[in-house]
Amino acid sequence: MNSAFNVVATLGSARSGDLTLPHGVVQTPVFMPIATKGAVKYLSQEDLDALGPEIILSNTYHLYLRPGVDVLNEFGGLHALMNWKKPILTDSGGFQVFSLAKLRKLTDDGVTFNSHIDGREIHFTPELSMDIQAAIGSDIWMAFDYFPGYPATRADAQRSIDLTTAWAERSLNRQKEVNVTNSKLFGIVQGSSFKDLRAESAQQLTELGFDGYAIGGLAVGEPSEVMYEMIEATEPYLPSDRPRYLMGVGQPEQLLEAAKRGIDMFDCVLPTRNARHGQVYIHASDEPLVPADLSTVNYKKITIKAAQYKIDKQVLDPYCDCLTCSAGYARGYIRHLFTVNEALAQRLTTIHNVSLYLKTMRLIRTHIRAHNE
RNA sequence: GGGUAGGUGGCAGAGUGGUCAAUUGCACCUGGCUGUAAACCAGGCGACUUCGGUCUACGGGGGUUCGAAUCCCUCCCUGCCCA
Repeated sequence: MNSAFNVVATLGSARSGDLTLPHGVVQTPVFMPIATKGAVKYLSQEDLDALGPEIILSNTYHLYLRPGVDVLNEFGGLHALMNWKKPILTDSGGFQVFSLAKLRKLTDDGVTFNSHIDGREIHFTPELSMDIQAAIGSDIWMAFDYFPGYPATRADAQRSIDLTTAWAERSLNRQKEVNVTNSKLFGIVQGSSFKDLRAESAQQLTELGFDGYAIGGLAVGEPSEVMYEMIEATEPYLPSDRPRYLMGVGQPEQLLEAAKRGIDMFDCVLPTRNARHGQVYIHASDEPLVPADLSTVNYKKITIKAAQYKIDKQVLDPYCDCLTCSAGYARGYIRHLFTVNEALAQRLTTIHNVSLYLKTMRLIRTHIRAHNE
């Protein structure tokens, strides 16, 4: 019997595996660029093809508002709508319970939002989230969870895992009814900064049985060390033959540190959002971006909008081979594009940042796999 | 030549006796963004400073007043109208 996820190599606690999904096999550890509303902001499908992400992430809540289930059904899902052939993971909308907190009412049944688009009232439940993800036709669905925000009291954290477990079970039940595309469903561990609650949450979800397990509610303001501790507190309770996904993380070194603690999947807005805001991740030197011993990520972050780059003729990142850098775009030119508010600025930096993130993960993966051969 | 409106920080443009080193916007500078309500947000933006202040500033010069960007005189400059 073939498992969807096969670990093919390990290096310490780090693993590399093959995750088989309806739209292809994804090698882990993997970084998923974010296409919340069905597009990686500023990138065309051609740009994405050149960058070569193995899987992208989209958002159930946002796609539900627009284009809506009718349009998704009409097209036969998000893959067809986007003209994207490879796997897609969809977040359940659970995080919007947090990020749109001012517009919501929370009950055991679910969450009532006022749409951030037009203000109309929307009642979001685990069942609705599954139904929408079915219409989207994503490869990986996320259970509808509840993240209480940070910091959270122990009572808040306890409520978050209680609610999350209850909603996870409802997500699972509904998914079984509406999943006709062999999509996978991941549960989401909560528990804030409480190790025992993290462990408890992981055990409850594992008992329910998911295709993969996400760790949510981290990288939300707590120190990195706390985040690593929470990963370490959770990881032993997750089945080793299922992928682990650290949601929303993070800075390059956080990806590395988490991968070294057994995390297989990541997503984060930082490379794309920072690119749009003029912050660029570049190689710190001509040393390898990630050395074979996985000791560090050799990068630095620069503010390309800064005056110091006004007449800088250097390529954005001299040690990078992405579309932007190999084409030879100078720092001074990209700064100029930001100054005059030309969209090309955001496109060039987004291509570069996503490229560096993907390269970071590819190197981590390669090093883990090389170690076992 | 006559009349009239006006000259404020890089620009535009408020203020019209004290709470004005001077609202606001743009530009400029420096940061921050971690399951994307984000081409966004925050801070700075006369000089010096022991961070308490000190000095120089609202076209130039002079005056009134305890006190002037604000009132008066004069000069310079600009827009508009009439000749």
